[in-house]
Amino acid sequence: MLRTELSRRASCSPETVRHYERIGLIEAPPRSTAGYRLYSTVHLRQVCFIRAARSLGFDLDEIRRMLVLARQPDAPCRPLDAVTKTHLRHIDEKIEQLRHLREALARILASCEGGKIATCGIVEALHGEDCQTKPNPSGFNHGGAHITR
Amino acid sequence: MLRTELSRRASCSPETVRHYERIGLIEAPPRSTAGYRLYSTVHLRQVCFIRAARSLGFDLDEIRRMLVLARQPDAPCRPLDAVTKTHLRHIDEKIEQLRHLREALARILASCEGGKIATCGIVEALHGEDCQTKPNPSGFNHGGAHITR
DNA sequence: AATGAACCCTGTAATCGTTACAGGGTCAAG
DNA sequence: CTTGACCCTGTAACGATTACAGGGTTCATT
Repeated sequence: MLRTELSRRASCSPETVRHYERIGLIEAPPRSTAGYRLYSTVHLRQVCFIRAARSLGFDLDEIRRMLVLARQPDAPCRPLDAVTKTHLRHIDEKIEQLRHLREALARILASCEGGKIATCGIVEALHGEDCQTKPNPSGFNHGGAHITR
Repeated sequence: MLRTELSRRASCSPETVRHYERIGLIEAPPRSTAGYRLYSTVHLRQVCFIRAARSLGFDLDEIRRMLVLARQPDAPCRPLDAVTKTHLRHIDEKIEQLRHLREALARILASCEGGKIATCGIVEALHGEDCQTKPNPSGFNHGGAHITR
């Protein structure tokens, strides 16, 4: 099959398929006399694998490693399991971060009372306390130009 | 103050400050005779605002709009409130997505029983069902090259 | 036979936010 | 005078994907 059909069956764009070949994630397929890429169902399975993993949030480098592992039917699948577990931990961390962030944002939002910008809690919150006019939080300027001309 | 001091007080890198100027997020400061950028505390406040908003996950385009709003003390802060609320919704959506993703991944992980790759549920799950050998999910190939030579 | 439409090829640049590099100049202290 | 820390500029890298320009090929319909 040609590139567009492969991409359609794997639910991605033709450009993405070319990209995967360019970065060596899938092998370059044979070509027709006109130079067209001729894909087999083996390629299709690989691209489907990649897309499924991408949609689960794996990055292409993780996927590259997974493909190497998945290619050997007789190898133990513990290493693949390990990659997946690590990824799951990353996702848990990301969720945790977003929760904190959500909380902070909600707090800030609550401080707005619908008045003018000048008295808005959001604006104030976003200016923080640890920057401001305090000149030199931890000494620096080790030999350098003037500080404040 | 010079760029490094500004960046240190705003907790970012000097390059980031230059970047913000380049994309017009902060105004270009006056220069010393040697061509050095000379920042005031007004710039500092702006960069702090930006960094605080970034750490809450706003993108630079949202921040650009917020800066315009925040600059007018007498304007009502409802528009700013709206931007923030929209962002909060985005975060909630992202958390929800990640939860789904986490669930899917955990299910897949559970299907691995520690045997060989050939029988591993992870590999199988990642190959999905909606690609495979089915040739033409929704008719296409409107006047084009051969489908399968 | 000619035309149009849908595909194919290539190389390159865009996106987002940030960092890094190269190849210079400036300034103060040792 | 050297060292070191900073300054300047322009440009390219990251990751994943998309977009564009400027071609060529195949097939169906006029």
